[in-house]
Amino acid sequence: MNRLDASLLAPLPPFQGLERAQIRIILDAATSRRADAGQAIFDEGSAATAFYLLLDGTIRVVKTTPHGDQVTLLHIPAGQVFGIAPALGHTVYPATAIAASEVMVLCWPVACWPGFVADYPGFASQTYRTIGARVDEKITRIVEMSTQHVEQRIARALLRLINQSGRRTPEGIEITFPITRQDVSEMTGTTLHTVSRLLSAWERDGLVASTRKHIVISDPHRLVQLAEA
Amino acid sequence: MNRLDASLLAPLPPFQGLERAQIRIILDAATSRRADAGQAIFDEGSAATAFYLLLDGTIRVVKTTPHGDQVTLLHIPAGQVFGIAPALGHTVYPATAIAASEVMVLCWPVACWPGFVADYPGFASQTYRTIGARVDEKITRIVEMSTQHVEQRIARALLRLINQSGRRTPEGIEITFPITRQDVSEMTGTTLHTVSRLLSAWERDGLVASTRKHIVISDPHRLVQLAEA
DNA sequence: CCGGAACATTGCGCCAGAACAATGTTTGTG
DNA sequence: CACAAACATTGTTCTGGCGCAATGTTCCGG
Repeated sequence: MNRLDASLLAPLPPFQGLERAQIRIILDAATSRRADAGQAIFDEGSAATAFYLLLDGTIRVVKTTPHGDQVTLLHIPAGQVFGIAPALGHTVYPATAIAASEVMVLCWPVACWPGFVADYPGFASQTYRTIGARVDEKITRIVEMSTQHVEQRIARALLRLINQSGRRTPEGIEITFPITRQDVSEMTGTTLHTVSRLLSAWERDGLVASTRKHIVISDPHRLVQLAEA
Repeated sequence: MNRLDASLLAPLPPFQGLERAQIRIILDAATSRRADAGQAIFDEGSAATAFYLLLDGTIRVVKTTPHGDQVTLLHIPAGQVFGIAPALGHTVYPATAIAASEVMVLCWPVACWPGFVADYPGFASQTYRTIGARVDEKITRIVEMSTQHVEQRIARALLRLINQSGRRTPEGIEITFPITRQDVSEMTGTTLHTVSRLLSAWERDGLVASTRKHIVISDPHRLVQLAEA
């Protein structure tokens, strides 16, 4: 295992304000792991034996129904913790974490959790803040699905993605990881057909530009208007 | 303010295993409050200055969209904490808590939170366990809305209600608080019309029996089958 | 450079469930 | 007890978006 640099962790909210030595200890307790796009980091229903930090790439959190339908619950951008089921009293992961792009993660055994919470002020509060943000997002999802039409839901899903993992380019704001129509449909509770039709229409209107597994929002402002209609 | 009995708190998960004296201190820090059905305990967007425990009755947590649509996020049965926004780093309540029936609540200023977490082992872990259960429920909601038809969603919503706040009667399992068709529609992202039609049909088939603001599940087993279809 | 797999587009028919609308029933209040 | 407000039922119409199906496009491995 290669030695990790302390500067990786120091700027991240859960570890801010910690001594160099403390970060060293945290890093030494961690295992690092690389994964290709499509690989699972952990699976729904398996014992929650570890918690994770995403160093690079994007994670997609997915749940599969008994009938085989997949639903995407959220996307996690680099720098955030994930798989923190133990923090909420879970003994198994409630969903599957899949690498949406090539990723690099750090991983600690759950046994480390109580110590982190006790020894590092801010670790617990920042982690629970992250959970709070994710709860908010789930609430938003529920409200949107209850009250809005697919067009608005898809628009909002894209806007959420570029807010979280968007990169400014001359052509607009691009989504920084590979994403298919199918993926978007699993995020919005629709079908890939409907997503494809809508993206085509938006492309004709100059709102977005997309190629295979790649979406750029050319006109975020008009997309916001659409989302609010 | 009337003196509260320590035996109210002692059996509840967050306060289990505490000394009589500790519970006394906790109770003395609390304010108690009664509210009639329909009254709000706290409002979405207002400063999160307190957290609550529901002693008796049922709380409905709802969110209202800018366009005026209401969505019910969850129901809270007696014995559970709620309004625990501070635990997730929120400074305002993300939703409104409304008394679904006549309720009795205890209420502590947020300033008490850090002390409770520090002084009473199990308080934090049990509270986060509750949050975990609610997150699970939200995840379930999202998955259901993405993959299932209204009939199944409404069936599941009713089953969830009787699991959480059901009372066995000779006629079946009844929902222990007043609930309208409109309420059910706000829980499932449909319209009261659709709910009314479905309940009528189920009543004809002997699955449920309902009167104004009151629903009894006569045949839970068949309702489960319906939910899984 | 070829062939297959993965991803994307587009047309068409259909139906679940929303929207609209009218009417009935229960309950609480003065 | 009468009246209004809240809650519920039921019929009819209409449409968003899903299911199905066929075809096109891009990518990768051999």
